[in-house]
Amino acid sequence: MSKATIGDVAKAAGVSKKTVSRVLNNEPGVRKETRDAVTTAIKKLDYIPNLNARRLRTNQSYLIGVLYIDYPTNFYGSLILNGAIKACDKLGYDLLIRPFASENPAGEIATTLRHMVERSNVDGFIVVPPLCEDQAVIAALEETGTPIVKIASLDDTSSYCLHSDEVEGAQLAVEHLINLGHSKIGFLNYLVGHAAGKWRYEGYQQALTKYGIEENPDWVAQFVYGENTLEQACRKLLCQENRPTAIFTANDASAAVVYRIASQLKLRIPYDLSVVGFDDDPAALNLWPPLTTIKQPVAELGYNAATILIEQIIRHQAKRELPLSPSELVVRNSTGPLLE
Amino acid sequence: MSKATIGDVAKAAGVSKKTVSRVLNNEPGVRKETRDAVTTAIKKLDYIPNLNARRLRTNQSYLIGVLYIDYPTNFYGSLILNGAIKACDKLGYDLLIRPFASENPAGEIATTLRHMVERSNVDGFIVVPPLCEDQAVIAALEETGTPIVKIASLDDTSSYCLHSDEVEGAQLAVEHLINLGHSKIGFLNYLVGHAAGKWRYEGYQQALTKYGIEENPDWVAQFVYGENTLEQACRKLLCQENRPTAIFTANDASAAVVYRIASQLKLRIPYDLSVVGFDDDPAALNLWPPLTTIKQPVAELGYNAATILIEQIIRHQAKRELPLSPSELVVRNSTGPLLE
DNA sequence: TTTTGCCCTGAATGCGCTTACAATTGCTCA
DNA sequence: TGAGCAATTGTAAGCGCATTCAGGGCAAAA
Repeated sequence: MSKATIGDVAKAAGVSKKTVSRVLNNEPGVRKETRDAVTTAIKKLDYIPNLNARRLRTNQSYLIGVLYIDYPTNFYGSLILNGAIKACDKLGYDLLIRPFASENPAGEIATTLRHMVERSNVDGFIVVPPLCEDQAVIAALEETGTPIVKIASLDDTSSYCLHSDEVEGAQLAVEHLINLGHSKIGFLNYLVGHAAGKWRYEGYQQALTKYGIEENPDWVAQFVYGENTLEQACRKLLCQENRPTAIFTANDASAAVVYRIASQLKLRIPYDLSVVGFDDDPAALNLWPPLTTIKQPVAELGYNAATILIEQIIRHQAKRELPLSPSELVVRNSTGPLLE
Repeated sequence: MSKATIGDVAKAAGVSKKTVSRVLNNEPGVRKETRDAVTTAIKKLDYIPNLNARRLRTNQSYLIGVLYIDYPTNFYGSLILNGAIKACDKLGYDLLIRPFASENPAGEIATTLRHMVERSNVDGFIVVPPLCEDQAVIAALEETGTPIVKIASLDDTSSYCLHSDEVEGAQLAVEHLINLGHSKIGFLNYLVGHAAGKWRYEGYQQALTKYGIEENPDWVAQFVYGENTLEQACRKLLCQENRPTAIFTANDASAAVVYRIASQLKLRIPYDLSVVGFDDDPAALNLWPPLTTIKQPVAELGYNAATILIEQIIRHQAKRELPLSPSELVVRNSTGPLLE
């Protein structure tokens, strides 16, 4: 029964409404005894502040929008969501999600965003890749004047950006292969245009450099357009005379294609070919043998994004360090020692 | 600039605030000319009603909660979401999502739900399977007195329930196999406990009956506990002397296991074994050969659920028929004619 | 004692909207 | 022509909160 109002609490505690309000909002200038009396009254009456009244008065919605492209199975986005929800719960906010179909024209997206700001009064946005690389969307967003936090974006000039250490993650993957004895290591990148693709390629290169292995352009394939080019890229890597003995793919979805092509070429994983993916995508759970991959703290990223958006950008509170777990190598059965 | 208030519009149109309000809310009793004048003024001033003021005044939040279990890759839930969002856009509502981890105790869920009702003032809930079969959750939900719509639930006694024609979908799948010449058709059900599992099994049986084929209990495997029992069930089907020549699985995830076991047993799909899945799960896109499966109008279900919840249950408007597309057979390459 | 200043508290106001209810208009019909 | 009624429009109040500003209390300084 959330029927009690702030006035009832005030009466029960023998103070004014304003004092109750001060206690509720953790404002200073209330004696401890007074504060305790108010707290007791709140508990006794089961009082819950009326969010809608507060919304009207403060002209805030206590709502955060999350924008993402709704790929058939966007586990990345849903992890971000889970983390962001946890943060919102803690800070008294709610989440308004807004998935866009990948073929949505930027103009339509802009209209929707304006709508979210003007009608739902969203206080801020979290933008998930690859949407955060879309200049038109970001421009539309900035035009609304609403604070935003981008996740894993290359362009961190105009707004707050968060990302995990993708370079390190990729290094981890490649070093794992090197430690198994591989030196002919291929790279299959399907994320060109994403910040992630760039960073993961960097990690690949840095790992090679670290161990004094020279990058062989024949073993690197990066493609963008259409599904079948991914397959072609994969064939290019595997059908050459001097083929790599191990392949690092920029995401688990590409690893699935590697599995398929390898099987067609009668290459057994991991005996003839080791494969490391990236993302720890649950969709890869169907793969056999189970895929060795890199797992990132995506939910934490969502948590941090929401926290920073609310605490620092909306409420202008002091910055504080938010922890972020390192990327992690998940060794399963798709990688094995180099056999001679 | 959503700075204009209802008073500004009233002044511009030369009427009272109340009349503007009437126009906004589509209330009767306004002459057409007056209505037009108001509409014009609204357009001219770029007026957008302040949702928070309306919320306070009407004691509604215009927020719908969507509850679902957050499996690693819950494409079903996200399709529901997409449909529901579309409906909400149309009706002026917003969606508050609430994914639960599958291991969440019902008590915690109940607390969260109460919180959603008391703090966020959610006007209604959409409950996605398998959460809608959880008695404790439904009880907690009903205790809050908030309207709910369940999707694909067996228990439609206490609240509104929606579902697609799962029985027909399953029939479609099995008939497809029969038409290809198969009569030794296995059924692998991993959804026991879900309404879906029950219905899909019914469809399997009805299709067999329709073509005068007797059900062979050795070819039916239904399991619930733990991952490996699924594998065992699958082995049971495929390792027997007189094994089925085709298998219908109650979802695409199980089909992936069939693929794996078949490959281990050197059974080639579709030559030695035809496989039909159910759901058109995008995670199955990795499977090779591409999986023949049943596609259901899940997004429509979400759309209808939100529409019914808002129009009929919350606003008590008159019922109207909402269209729902039939289930659809998607033929790909995992099914082929019976070879002798 | 009075004064100064600070900390704490309270009364009054209004955010923008909807809702009862009151008032007006326009029309019909005797 | 004016009563009578329905259709249309207006008025005033207040939803529950935060905010402004004025006031009361108390300690240290004069």
